Amino acid sequence: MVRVTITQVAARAGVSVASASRALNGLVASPETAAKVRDAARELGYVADATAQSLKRGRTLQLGFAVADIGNPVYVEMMAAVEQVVSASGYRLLLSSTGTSSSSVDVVRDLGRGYVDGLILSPLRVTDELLTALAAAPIPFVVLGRLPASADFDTVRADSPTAMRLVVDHLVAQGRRDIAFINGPTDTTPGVMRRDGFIAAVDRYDDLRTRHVDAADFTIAAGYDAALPLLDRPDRPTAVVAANDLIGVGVLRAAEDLGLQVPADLAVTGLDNTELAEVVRPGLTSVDLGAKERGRAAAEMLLARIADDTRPARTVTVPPALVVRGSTSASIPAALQRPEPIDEERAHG
Amino acid sequence: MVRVTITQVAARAGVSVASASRALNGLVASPETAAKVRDAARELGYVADATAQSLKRGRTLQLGFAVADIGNPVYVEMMAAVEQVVSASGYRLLLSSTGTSSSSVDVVRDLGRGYVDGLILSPLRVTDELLTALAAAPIPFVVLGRLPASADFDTVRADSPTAMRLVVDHLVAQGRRDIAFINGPTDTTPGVMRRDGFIAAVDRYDDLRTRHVDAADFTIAAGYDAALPLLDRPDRPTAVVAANDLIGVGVLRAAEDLGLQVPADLAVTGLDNTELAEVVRPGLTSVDLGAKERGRAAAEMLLARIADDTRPARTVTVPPALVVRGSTSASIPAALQRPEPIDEERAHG
DNA sequence: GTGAAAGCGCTAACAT
DNA sequence: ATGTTAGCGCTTTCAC
Repeated sequence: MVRVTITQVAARAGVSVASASRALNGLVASPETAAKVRDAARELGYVADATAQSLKRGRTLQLGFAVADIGNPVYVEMMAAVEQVVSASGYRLLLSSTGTSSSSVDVVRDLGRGYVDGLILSPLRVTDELLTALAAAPIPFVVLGRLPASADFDTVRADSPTAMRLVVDHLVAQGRRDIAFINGPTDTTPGVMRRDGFIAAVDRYDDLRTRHVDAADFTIAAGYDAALPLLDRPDRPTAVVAANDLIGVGVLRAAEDLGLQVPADLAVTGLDNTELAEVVRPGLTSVDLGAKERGRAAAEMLLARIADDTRPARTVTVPPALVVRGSTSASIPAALQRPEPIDEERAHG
Repeated sequence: MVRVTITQVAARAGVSVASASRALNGLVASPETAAKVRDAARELGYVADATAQSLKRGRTLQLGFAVADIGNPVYVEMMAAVEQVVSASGYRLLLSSTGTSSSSVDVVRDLGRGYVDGLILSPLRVTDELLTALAAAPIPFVVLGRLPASADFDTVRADSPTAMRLVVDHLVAQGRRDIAFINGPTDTTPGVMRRDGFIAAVDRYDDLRTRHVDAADFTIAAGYDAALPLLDRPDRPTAVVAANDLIGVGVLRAAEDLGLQVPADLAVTGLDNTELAEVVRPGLTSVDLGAKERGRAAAEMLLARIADDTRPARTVTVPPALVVRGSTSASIPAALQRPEPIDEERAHG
């Protein structure tokens, strides 16, 4: 198929390209001209070239979403929410996976190339290098995740301290006094936030025994490996707080392999409230950190920033919600542990 | 930050924009000029504008990935594989979610706007309208999924018939003779392919009893709802073949709620071999349809097509692999297959 | 090897 | 309301 330009449309309609452009964009044009141009465009199968429009208009109608780990269910949920808002606003979504922290900086640097009008960035680690790059970013952006107080950027974040308080209070209410925290890598922002949150949460009690283990990664396998030695000893804890659901499932598996009954012998909690928490048995008590809400909020914030780049930087914090399942509470009836009735978001795509 | 153009770089280097362009792109240039230009670019923080380059070069270095349901773990896996290949080849990945079949057509039509150099499309339903739009597509594309034989397009697909044979043979080998198939919606391509595959697979035996149920959707909830009435009766089947893992997990939940032991009372299989199959208890026997391989193959095929648009259309079929877990085989160690019973007595003791 | 100039396809002044 | 013209920022002939 041959590419048809506005020049050809104009020629066929017998008007100038300017008139053709105006007619096609619904600007001033006599009804007569408008009709001729519309017909010519239709007959020729004309569609405006996006690149040329972008160059001329100075905006691409593209937004970027840079995320450390596509594949992590939490990011997938965010991405889906972002995509929805973005496409509903007439923008296209550009995805980039930034495995390492340095490539995250690369993404920000690349912003100068002008292929997106804005960026949502969810960095695993916030380095000074990244902050510097962001401060110099030539286009609007929103950061998903915690930033140092000194960084005055648009941000959407979860509330780890509250999440950890919810979890710890719940476990204490269930009579647990010996609580281990299995964290992911502490050189990541979530790792630090969740650790600090846990410490602050347990510090409000003075009759708790606590211990800390770092899993090698925020994965099931790493959670399993970290839990096994912790649980395979006489003085094992009576509860484990996992830094995310994947680690939590690893803990459940380790308990299973050691013949421990959950929750009788051991209570386990996760974080993120992914579908995984709903699906495993016993169901994994978890805290919903509002991935979907964060994605939506970030996308809307970015659009608002694009519309008005003078507004002061904002930070939105999405409140967490505890979801109790069988891994901490034997009183949850089996019937409540089955899948949520429906997920309409997905059904309607 | 102000946008710096090649004109400014050229001015600073004391050369023409043409020379600057050549130097920056590693074309002919005296070492002297090259150095001056490079220095000027660095000092000014110059990065070439992607839109202008695209317009001039006639290619955007962007590829599209259009998928019906971001959020479905299978597509996420594909997407991650696609992203890897695409970004490694210097392209950016543009994501579009095409909930309905009609928006899938819209995506193809939009190809004429020229904001991508190629498209990977994974349509849930292949309509004539879509095929027509594809036939008229102005740029290269690859379809992920089965197409009618009449459509001579580049395609990557799974092998549902073989997958179903693997599953059925396995169940028969386990002594199951009464096998129910719980499908997703049959107005989708996967729905049709999996149904036909199942029928062909069981037709090779003449001592099987089979039945068919359609779940409302390829989801856990729909699988649960479809399984419940099927299993809650004296003449329930001894095995259920689910059309994907999500439905399979729904079946496991239904069996659990009805007090059926899996696999003793009922064998269950899924399809796709997502992480879910690994994580539930008992583990869900499933067939790996090679989502990652399909994503990678599709991306590579698209790049090859872009490089040479005269090559004949190809179809790559990724072979499936059976992964046996506790939901069909009692010989899988007990610790790995038994659901955790909710033991209320223990809660007191 | 280098510079002047054309032009990718489009929009937006600016005249008329 | 319409046409002419000047670019958006870049690459690439084409002369020299």
